[in-house]
Amino acid sequence: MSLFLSSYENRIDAKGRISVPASFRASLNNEKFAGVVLYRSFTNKCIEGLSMSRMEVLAAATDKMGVFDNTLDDLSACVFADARPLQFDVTGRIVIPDDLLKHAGITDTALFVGRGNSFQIWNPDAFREIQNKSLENLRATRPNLVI
Amino acid sequence: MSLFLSSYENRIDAKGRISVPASFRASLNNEKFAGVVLYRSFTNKCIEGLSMSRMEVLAAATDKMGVFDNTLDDLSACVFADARPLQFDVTGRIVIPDDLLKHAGITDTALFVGRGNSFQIWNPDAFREIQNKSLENLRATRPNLVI
DNA sequence: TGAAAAACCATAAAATCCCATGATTTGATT
DNA sequence: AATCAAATCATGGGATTTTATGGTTTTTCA
Repeated sequence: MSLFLSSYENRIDAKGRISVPASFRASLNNEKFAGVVLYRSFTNKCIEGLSMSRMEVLAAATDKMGVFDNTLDDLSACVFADARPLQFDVTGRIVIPDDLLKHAGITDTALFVGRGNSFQIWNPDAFREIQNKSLENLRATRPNLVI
Repeated sequence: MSLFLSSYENRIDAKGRISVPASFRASLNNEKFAGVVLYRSFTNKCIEGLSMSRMEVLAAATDKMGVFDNTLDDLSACVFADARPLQFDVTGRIVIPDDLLKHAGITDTALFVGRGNSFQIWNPDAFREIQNKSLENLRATRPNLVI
């Protein structure tokens, strides 16, 4: 699997459709499911996105926890129950459900933000604001990134 | 087998019929049994749902517990004995038995909730309530969710 | 024979498919 | 390096299909 990198700002048309950036689609082009899985981030005012195969890995992991495990409930309720599988149309567009858009405060324009193995979808202005804060944090803390 | 993802709110008609969400049916469309298996959840006020083949997997898993295990009796009594195989009609509807509906507090509207390899059927309001609680739990405990 | 269940038919709204277009990028050729 | 042709991409709109849901008729079976 290739990485989701860079950011792309695209528009939502009258039917609610939006193009997934071509480079993101390229990262997914040997997936069984030709599309993405989206769900509301529970930490940020944004939408989380990943591939179906990654979702399947998560499902397999929950199986190992035991079918009747209690801690499973919270995760299932917030991830599987919330996750929307969205198939690309011929031109690589998806329709993001209204509740997801609302959660992220997105109206007519959305920013696809690469995160390596996953990506996020933001209201462009909201992301720039967060990004500035992150920059300040990094400057202040000077984290030690060990590779 | 594909995953059960997202949530769908459907109505129960005068004859007790309700549409199983198309995307759930799609997850089942290469199953031998064209339908679902339902039983009363013993952890929540809801109905548990899965495919027939997954039920077989569950049966196989109980075999590993040993034939004379006590918990096996309990499981048999509450899962296998309670399980109802329900076949789809032509348009993908099922009739959920009354005792299951009663157990979940469902009257005219039901929420199909994806859980990855299985799903649940809830009273919509009841689910939203526990989903909010789950969200709070996740935020508080910050589980190590590596997706 | 009468009630319940199953099969059949109909429909409006929503989702999806299909085709078109202008802008931009890429690539080739000189 | 410059120019032109071809491909790619984001975006737009009409046509078609799917889906959830309702009602009617037929079958089953007690």
